[in-house]
Amino acid sequence: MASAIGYRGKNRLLAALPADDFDRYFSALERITLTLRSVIQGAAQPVKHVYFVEDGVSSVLTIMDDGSAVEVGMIGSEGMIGIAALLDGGSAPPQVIVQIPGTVLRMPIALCKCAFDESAGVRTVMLRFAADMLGLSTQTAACNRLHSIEQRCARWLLMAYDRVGSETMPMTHEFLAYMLGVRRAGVTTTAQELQRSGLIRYRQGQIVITDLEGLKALACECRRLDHERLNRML
Amino acid sequence: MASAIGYRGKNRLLAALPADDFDRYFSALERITLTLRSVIQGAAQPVKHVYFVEDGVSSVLTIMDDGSAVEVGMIGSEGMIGIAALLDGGSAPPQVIVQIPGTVLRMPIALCKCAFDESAGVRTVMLRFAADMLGLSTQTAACNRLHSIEQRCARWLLMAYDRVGSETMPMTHEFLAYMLGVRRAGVTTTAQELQRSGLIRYRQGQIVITDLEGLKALACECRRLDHERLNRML
DNA sequence: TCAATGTTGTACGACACCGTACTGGATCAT
DNA sequence: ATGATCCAGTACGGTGTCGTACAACATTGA
Repeated sequence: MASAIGYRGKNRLLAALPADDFDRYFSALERITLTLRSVIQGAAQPVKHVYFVEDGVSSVLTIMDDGSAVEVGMIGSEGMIGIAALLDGGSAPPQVIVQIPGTVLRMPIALCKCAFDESAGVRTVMLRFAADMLGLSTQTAACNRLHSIEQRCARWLLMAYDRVGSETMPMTHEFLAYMLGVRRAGVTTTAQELQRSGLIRYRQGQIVITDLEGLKALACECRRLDHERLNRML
Repeated sequence: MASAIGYRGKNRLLAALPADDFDRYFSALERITLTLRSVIQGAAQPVKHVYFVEDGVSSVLTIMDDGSAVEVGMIGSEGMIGIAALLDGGSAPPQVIVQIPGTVLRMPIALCKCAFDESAGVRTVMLRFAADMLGLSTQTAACNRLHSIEQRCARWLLMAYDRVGSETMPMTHEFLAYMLGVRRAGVTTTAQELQRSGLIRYRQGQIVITDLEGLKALACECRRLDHERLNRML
């Protein structure tokens, strides 16, 4: 038999797949560059693809009738976009939006579903990620109820950092407020405090983490649990 | 071949299984009666069983280091307890606690995992439920951030009602507060308003819904979405 | 270079909810 | 029956966040 080639890129799910499964099912992957704040999934459009993130970070949002929104999940190279559709084609897809630009590998969802159905190895990897997302969203549900803007803001920055590995990220107060489900003015006030404390620096549309440890100390325990989950995906 | 018998009880997951899959894999089910407020899963103990709910309601909680807690999922006869362990044995089990007493069918998790791995029919049913729980927890994450105690309180009562089919339920203000992640005094105030409005009645440790439609009108949209998800599980 | 647009700074009254604490009534166990 | 325990009623100062609004600054495009 031909020796398996497998996947050598950055996505942890694809990397965790048995090489021969990868060769057999994932040859149709197409590399796409995602631009800042573009919407991958959402609203009315049916979901046609799943996306394996190589670089950058995307957020999963729950949006209410009045347009208010809250982030309920964050996905970097440890995961994929479209896991819900993989589990159950009938559920409405949540909105997914690009936070930090990067590249993803895209494939038709039907093909991925087929690999998922046929290969136990594929299932193991993707179900682990599904459990991960479930854990993240339950943690976020509690965090949103129990922790302050400051704590959650610090958590958000660290979660993004943990996924992208860079202290600098493109992010406005406005958009961060949208993610956290709070007022933009609330984020501005909080960001000022963080900056005064020397934990971050920011200017128009960009935030830089300058004191990682200090930020960790300020963030709620939810960030630590997220970090442990992330490590478990390696 | 012998004709399949299948399952004729109230649990919707078991009922949705192909009859021959049920006969083959689910013969070891053991009926258990759960008592009010007992803890099914949680904390340190490893999870040994999965539970298919026939009657009653259980809640999934996220608990913080300081002991504060928030409900992140609710499970009635439409579902099962232990789905996370089924998806990924490595994740820490969340706490699950009995809200409304009832009976469940229990089986060793390893056996269920085996059925899940071997039968596509079993997977379809259980993954649909997993997607359901993911949807519920993401909705709850947003709800916890965006909606008032009154709205969430009404939502909670209706979610329990939708699962158990009874207007009367054993519940103290203290415990409801624990579920919603708010003060007990806050629930008392809210419950008083609901009672004055004629939507509920309550006395020591018991709440009765007296105006279903009125309560629906008061609850946030999250309850409607939960109701639609529930219907989809039939 | 100038206007348009996007981003951040700031202010202020309103209010939902918190933390805490104490009371009285209901229920339970012996 | 009677303590002990659980549950609900109530109060009050404190505060985190809201809603809104406007101004100042940075960036972009023509």
